[in-house]
Amino acid sequence: MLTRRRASVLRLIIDEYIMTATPVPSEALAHKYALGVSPATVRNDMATLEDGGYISRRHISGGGIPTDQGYRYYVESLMREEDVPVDERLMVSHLFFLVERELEEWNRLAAALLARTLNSVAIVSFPKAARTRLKHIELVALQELLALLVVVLRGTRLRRQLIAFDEAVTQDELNAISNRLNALCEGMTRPQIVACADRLSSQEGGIARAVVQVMEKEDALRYGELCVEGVRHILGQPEFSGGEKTMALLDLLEGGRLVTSILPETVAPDGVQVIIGSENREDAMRECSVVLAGYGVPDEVGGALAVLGPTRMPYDRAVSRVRFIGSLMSDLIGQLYRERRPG
Amino acid sequence: MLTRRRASVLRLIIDEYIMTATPVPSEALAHKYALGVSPATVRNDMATLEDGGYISRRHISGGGIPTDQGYRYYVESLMREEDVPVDERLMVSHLFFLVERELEEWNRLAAALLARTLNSVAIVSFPKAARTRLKHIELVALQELLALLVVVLRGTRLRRQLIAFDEAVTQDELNAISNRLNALCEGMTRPQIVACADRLSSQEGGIARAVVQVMEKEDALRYGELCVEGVRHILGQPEFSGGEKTMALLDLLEGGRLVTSILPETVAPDGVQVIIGSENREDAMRECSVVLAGYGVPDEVGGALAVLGPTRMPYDRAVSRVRFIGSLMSDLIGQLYRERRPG
DNA sequence: CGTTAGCACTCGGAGGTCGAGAGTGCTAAC
DNA sequence: GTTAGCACTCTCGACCTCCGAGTGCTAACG
Repeated sequence: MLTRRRASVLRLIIDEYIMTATPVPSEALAHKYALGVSPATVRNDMATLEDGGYISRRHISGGGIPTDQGYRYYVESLMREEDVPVDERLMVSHLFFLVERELEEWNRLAAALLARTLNSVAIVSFPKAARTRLKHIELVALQELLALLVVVLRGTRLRRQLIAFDEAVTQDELNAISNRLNALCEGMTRPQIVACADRLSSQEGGIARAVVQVMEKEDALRYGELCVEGVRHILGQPEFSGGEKTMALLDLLEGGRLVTSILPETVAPDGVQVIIGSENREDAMRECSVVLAGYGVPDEVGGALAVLGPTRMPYDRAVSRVRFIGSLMSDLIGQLYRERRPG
Repeated sequence: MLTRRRASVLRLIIDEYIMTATPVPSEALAHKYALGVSPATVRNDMATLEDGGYISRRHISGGGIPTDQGYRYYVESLMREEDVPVDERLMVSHLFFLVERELEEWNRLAAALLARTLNSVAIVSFPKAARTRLKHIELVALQELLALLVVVLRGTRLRRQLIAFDEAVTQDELNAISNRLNALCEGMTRPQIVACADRLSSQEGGIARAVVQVMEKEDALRYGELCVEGVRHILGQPEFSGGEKTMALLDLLEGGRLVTSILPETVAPDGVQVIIGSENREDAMRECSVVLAGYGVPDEVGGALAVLGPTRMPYDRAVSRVRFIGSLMSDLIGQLYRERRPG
């Protein structure tokens, strides 16, 4: 446990380092902020902090740099989560209101907002249902032997797939098939549809199997499709101005390995998690921190949103923004999911 | 017009520079390739090329570097488009075959393949119909006052939108509405539906207007959604290892300004275009080249695919790959669009 | 006239030195 | 526990020098 003043010193070092990205000297602290003590005292405190592993120095006569442990302590004990200013709240709510009808836009908006306000990379996953349930199917004739299968899953997820037939079918026939399947399978989970498929004609059974395939693919994913925004920002950060590390990071961000390497196994909705530097699984992320939260309706549907930046990240702002936008998304999704269950 | 040997020298300089990214000295050329003349002669030729504006030198005693004009001459007159090797053709065709049923995957695959084989950024637009025509609509009840409108446009494009009602509606009522609208409006363009909407009940008219809105948004776009892949590769290029230029470029790539700033107004299907360095509209692209082609069915549906790299780009490989994958995509799309018109 | 050999010249970049300045650790006093 | 003073360390930028690559020029040759 740190004394009150040492904690302040650590906090100031972190605040200062986050702003300037340069090692923080003792004198700047004693001078700039009214600590009421002399630089020498601050130096002593800094020596203690260094012994405790909260800060390090690049060279003997360089200022203090927070370590991952220092940031961790800051996030746990020192940081006061910044309130999202009213005008920002209003602005964001308004923007979401504008795209309320456009499901695709929610995530893009969330990602764009996070990326811009925090000058970082933002990753937002499309919502994904815990148990995929069929909502509706639709068959559209394209050619004599080719049709488009549109599958609407619970929670408004949409999938499409081409279906080839052995013999010509008309749109009327397709309508008949889809009506029958809809009547039979609405609200069913994958295993239920599989069981059901046995009792169908071969043609209908074929469609049902295609539907099951679509749902299978959906179930296999841990997260919905990801929306990544703001990659340009990390290049602006001095620690990533170029070189190996940056390449490795971009590899991660682009290669679709995000899910396996950055996002955790599961995300609890509404709790904001912070992963700092070396706490990350990937080597390439060792100088990055991730602030993430889940959103959605527990046990029903959910997704994750995350902000990725250098460890030198304004955690107070990041946490509050991620929390805010996460709860906004939860509300939006919640509206869709409380379907026909008044209350 | 260049003499035969000078053209060869230019070609060799470009080939060499593309490989090594370092200025090409006269001796390397005379020595490495069997030109049959002495370095001094090559030097004279290089002086002529420099006067003609085909190459430049970074400093007085540095080797030759191709200019944009040099690359242009190379692309027009010197380059032999590399044949895509048989095994690569097979591999690519096979990969497309694997995702034939998954419309979303076509573009992603195309972009991923281009990016990987050419070590560049690849941009592929989703196909977009020249004239948006309604294919089918679908209404799915979500809550008492909320429904999901699914719009299938000609060419298998899918859009969705939330619809709020003033009073409760059942799924049966929604089915009735969608059946009526489908019967009435299938295959119609936007103005036709607008005209049609007057003759409808207020409820049906509301849905029709929503459909029109969706189509409007679709018509407003010049290209379909873009799929960008391989951004990491440009960071690997020595000319973009970091700094201002790279930031500016990433800004362009991410900001959705691709369409306005990189892709041209229109793309003719099947013709491969090359835009070199300063020929680009954007300043940030002054050290980049773009190789692009259209794909699709003329006057029906189309999109574009492009490869973006440093001006020091293997044009011969890029042009052939873009052409190859473009024609593959055209074939795939063509199959969908020859709907119910045998022949 | 095109080509070649020889040679002096130029220029960039690596490596080294130097000095200034920042910021510390230590010590001794309060 | 806090403070002042001071010597010490280390980085960083400026400056320099030198090396060598690669050229341009000139003069000779077929």
